Amino acid sequence: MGNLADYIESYLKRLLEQAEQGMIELQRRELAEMFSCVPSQINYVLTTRFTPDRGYVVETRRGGGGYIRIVRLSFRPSQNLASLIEAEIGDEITERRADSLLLRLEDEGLLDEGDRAFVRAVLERETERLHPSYRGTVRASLLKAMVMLLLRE
Amino acid sequence: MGNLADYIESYLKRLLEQAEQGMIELQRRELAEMFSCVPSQINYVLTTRFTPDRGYVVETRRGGGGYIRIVRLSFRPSQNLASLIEAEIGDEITERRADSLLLRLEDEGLLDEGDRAFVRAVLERETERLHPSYRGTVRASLLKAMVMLLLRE
DNA sequence: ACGCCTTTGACCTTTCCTGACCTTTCGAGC
DNA sequence: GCTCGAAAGGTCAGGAAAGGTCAAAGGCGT
Repeated sequence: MGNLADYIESYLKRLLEQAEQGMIELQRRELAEMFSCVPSQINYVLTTRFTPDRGYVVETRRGGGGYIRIVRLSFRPSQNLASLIEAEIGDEITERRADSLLLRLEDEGLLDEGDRAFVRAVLERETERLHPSYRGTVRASLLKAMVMLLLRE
Repeated sequence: MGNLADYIESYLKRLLEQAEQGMIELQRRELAEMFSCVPSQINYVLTTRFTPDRGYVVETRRGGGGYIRIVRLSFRPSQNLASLIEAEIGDEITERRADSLLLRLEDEGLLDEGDRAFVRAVLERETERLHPSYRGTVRASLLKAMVMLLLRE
C-alpha cells in the first residue's frame, strides 16, 4: 500500500477518528500542498475512497472560503446490513417480495408493526402512478432507503 | 465557515432566533457598516441564504425609513406534515433543492447533521446509476419517503 | 502484453466580494 | 399639488478564489 492515494486516504481517516462528531473540514488546495500533488488528486481519493457505499458523504463548496467536508456516517455499511439488504433486494423487487421481506424483518424483531405499515404505505403511494415497467426498480430503491434508515443506529 | 457571507448569515440567524414571531427588521446600510462591507453584500447574503427554499421570506422597502424584513417560515405549526412535504417536494426535485430542504429541516431542529448526511448519501447512491431524465422523480420519491420516515410521529 | 489503478495538467464552474450606476420613497419648499 | 433632493434599497458585471472534470500518460501486477 505504498501509493499516494493510500497515504492521503489514511491521513484523512486518522483525522476523522480524532474528530468529534465524525466530521472534518479542510481545503483541497492545502491538502494537495501537504502531499505535494495536484489538487485533482484529492478528488481522486475522495471519489474512490470516501463514497456513500463505504459510509462517507462528502460535501464541498467552491469559491472564496471554499472547503471540503467529509462526514462519516454513524451507520457503517460494513458487511452485514448494507450488503445483506442490497443482496436481498437487488435492483428491482415485486410488491410480494417486498412484503415478505418486511414481514421477515418484523419477525426478527428489527421492525415493529407500525414501521412495516408505514413503509408499505409509502411504497404503494410512490409507485402507483408510475409506469408499470419502472415500479420494480423504484420500489427497490425506496425499500432499500427506508430499511437502511430504520435499521441504522 | 470562514467567509463574510457566512458570518452575516449566522448573525442574522441568531437575531431571528432571539426574535419573537420569527421576524426581524433592519437596515441594509447599518448592517453593511457593522460588517465593514459594501451594502450590496447584504443583498448577496439575502439572495443566496434566505431563500424561500430554505424557509425564509424577505420583504424590503426603499427610500426614507426603508428597511429589510426577514421572516422565517416554520414547518411546525402545520398539522399535516405529509401534505406539507408533498407540496414542498412535488413530483420531482433537483439535487440543489433537495439540499436546501434538508438544510432547512436541520435548521429547524427536525433533523440532525447525521440524518442529513445519511439521506444525502442514499440519494446520491440510488440516483447516480439512473438515466438523467429519471433522476428528478426518483430523487423526489426517495426524499419524501425518507423525510416522512424521519419526521414521523 | 494487457488491464486496472494512479497521477497529472489543461480547462471549466461556482461562489464571493466590490463598485458603479439605477430606482423608489419621503418630505420640504414652492 | 409639484418638484426636487436626500435617503433608503436594487442590479449587474467583473475579478479573484476556491473546487470540479476529463482525458491522456504512467505504473504495476499477472
